[in-house]
Amino acid sequence: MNPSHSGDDSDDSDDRTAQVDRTRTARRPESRYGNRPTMKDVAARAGVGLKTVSRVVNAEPGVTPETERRVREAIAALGFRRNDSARVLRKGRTASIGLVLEDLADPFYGPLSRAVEEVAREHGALLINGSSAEDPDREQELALALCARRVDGLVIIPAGDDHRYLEPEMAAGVATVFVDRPAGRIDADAVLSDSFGGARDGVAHLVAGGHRRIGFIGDRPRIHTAAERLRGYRAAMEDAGIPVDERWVSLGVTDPGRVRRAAEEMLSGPDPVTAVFTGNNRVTVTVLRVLAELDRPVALVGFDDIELGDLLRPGVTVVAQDAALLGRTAAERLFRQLDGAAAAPERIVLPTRLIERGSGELSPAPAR
Amino acid sequence: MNPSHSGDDSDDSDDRTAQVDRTRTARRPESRYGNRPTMKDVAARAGVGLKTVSRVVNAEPGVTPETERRVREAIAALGFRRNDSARVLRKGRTASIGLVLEDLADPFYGPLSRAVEEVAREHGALLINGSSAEDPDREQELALALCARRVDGLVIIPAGDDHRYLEPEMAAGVATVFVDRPAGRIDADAVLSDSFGGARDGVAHLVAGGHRRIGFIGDRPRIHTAAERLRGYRAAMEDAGIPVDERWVSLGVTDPGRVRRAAEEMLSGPDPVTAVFTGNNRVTVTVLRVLAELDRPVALVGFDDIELGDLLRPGVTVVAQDAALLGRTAAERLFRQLDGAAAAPERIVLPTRLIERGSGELSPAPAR
DNA sequence: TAGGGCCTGGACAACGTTGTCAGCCCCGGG
DNA sequence: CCCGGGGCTGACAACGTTGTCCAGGCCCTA
Repeated sequence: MNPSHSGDDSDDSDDRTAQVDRTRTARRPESRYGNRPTMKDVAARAGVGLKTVSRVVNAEPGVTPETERRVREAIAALGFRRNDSARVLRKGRTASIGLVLEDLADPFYGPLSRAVEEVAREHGALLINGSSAEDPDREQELALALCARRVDGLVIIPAGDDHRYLEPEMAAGVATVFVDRPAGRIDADAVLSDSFGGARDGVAHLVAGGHRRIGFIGDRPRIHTAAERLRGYRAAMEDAGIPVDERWVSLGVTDPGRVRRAAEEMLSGPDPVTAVFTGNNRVTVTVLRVLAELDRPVALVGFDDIELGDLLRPGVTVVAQDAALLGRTAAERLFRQLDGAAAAPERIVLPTRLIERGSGELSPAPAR
Repeated sequence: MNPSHSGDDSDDSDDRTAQVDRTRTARRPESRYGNRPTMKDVAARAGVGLKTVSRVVNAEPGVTPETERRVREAIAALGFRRNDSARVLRKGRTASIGLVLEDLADPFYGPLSRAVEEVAREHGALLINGSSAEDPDREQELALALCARRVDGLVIIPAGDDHRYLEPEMAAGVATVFVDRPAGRIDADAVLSDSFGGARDGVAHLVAGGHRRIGFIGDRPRIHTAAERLRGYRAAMEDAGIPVDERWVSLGVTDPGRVRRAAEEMLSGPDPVTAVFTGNNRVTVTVLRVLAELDRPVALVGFDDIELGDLLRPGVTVVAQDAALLGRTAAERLFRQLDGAAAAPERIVLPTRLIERGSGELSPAPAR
């Protein structure tokens, strides 16, 4: 009667195991799931076989309405809920995918994660999320932990540049798609934004506005997107026939304090830059703060859109990438892999969009 | 030799199971995990017992260095990775917690989720994330799916107001903490921001600035925080002896279009409001856009901080809540429950902070 | 040299579910 | 009356791991 039988289950209706010496058997480790009822319990209570309960729970055909009613009644009375851990073990698919990203708190990754989740949901899967904090070791630790959980697939925004550690996993059938940055030293699907083209367009836009001394502040070039954006900057400058003064270029700074110093540096001195191209949303925000304190207008184009960018005066001109589309594309590709439609690894590049709002259209200060 | 043996495992070194008639046995469902090696495979290859492999993998004592070396070698050669699904089934703890929130793409929830993840990580747990999209059914579906996965605990930002569906789960030992909004119709831990006090302070701030006609735009009062903030608004008005004209109050609008219309409405007519209090970050952003198009200054205080709020002119005065602290507090409470230090359900209320940046300090337009 | 303890390793039974297969019952047809 | 067949059911063996317990082998002491 008592749903939460605590000690030995020397209950009735258990005549099969009665002959087994239960005292020698393994004791329950700690408290388990608080002794949740199992299908066996439900079966006993409903007076049916274990498998019949399974059939009801999984809506398999071949159960009399009357039997089904009894089973459902027992399920409700006991508060039974199927243990998906056991189900997973038996079936081999976990119906969950992992997402390793850099920092969920970054406004760029929120929408991306949400998009991945939405696609997962469409496929009946749950999403396990982990932040690498831009630390390659942590990325690996996370990704492998997810593999140990036997997620069906992984969406990874890489922090490191060597992903050979994933080779055994991928060979074993873990679908894998990289987003935002490509995989390092392995061949894998990747969904990227056109960092190079976007940055080139953004810088070209500044050039077209009459600027020649243009600064670039970006992340460590070890990060693929950062390197590509830098390359785009250089390409645009070269296209315009402007030799780059290396004092205009600041790389690898990422925390607000150092970005601020870098910006202030290239904005002071005898020949300050008249425009700045910023390599990602965090840098853009910091530079905006620096520019706000300045008494002269300095043009700015940033990579990544930023919220409220349209409300600032001037509005912030950006090279926008669609984080949600990035996530959605990657997740869809992942599930295509899982559905067996596995083509050769591919690199999908999504276009960026230049949004003119004012800050990128400021003219350079009159010469001298 | 070949790590990925594909067909039947009629390999060598499998003399124990050789006597079993494998033809009658269940066929492998589909492809499983792409036939990953198991501890048994490792044991066979290393020439040791199954349990010895387990001991090595779990760093249990009682294995000779030499034996351990052989086992590790076999693990590396086979590309073995422990199947945590099976482990979970056996051990009863999944070392994962679930987080049900409204929308990961909302800048308020990103940091919250990250904070929860960080605490989970400190406790060696992974985080499974789900967005309810503010739909009670979806919240329930998600929460129960997580329970079926046997997450050790749940952090829930409720969308619905009846959580009795969780009672069996909680009784069965699923640790549960509600965040941002309290649970409905059950007794459970909750970590909240002081919505009432924050809103009252914010509105009082406007009153102190000389405003009397103050608008309030908030979410559906069915949502606890929205109701509390409305209550704070009314309390502040009453404290100031200002009777509230119901045309100043707009509830339940949440999409930008309708917020815009509501704002425009209370800002037009013969006796427009001179100040607006907005009930959450999304409303604030929309109202900011409306105010930007206006030719006269209107004071604004918003609940929730918004990024770049300091860079707008005027800066946006807000009642800020600490999303990360909210998440961290909730997660810590969750793990305290899991550690058995389960006190009676408690409601923890975190203070809010009024940040003056200009928009809330604008004077009302000179009368008439 | 015998006895007792420690160390190492392995057999075995769980954990809770699902796939397979073999019964049982009942019906209809020969 | 018997047999075949079709619904329903339930027994049973996996899935891959860990807890328990026992069997040796070794070393140390008496």
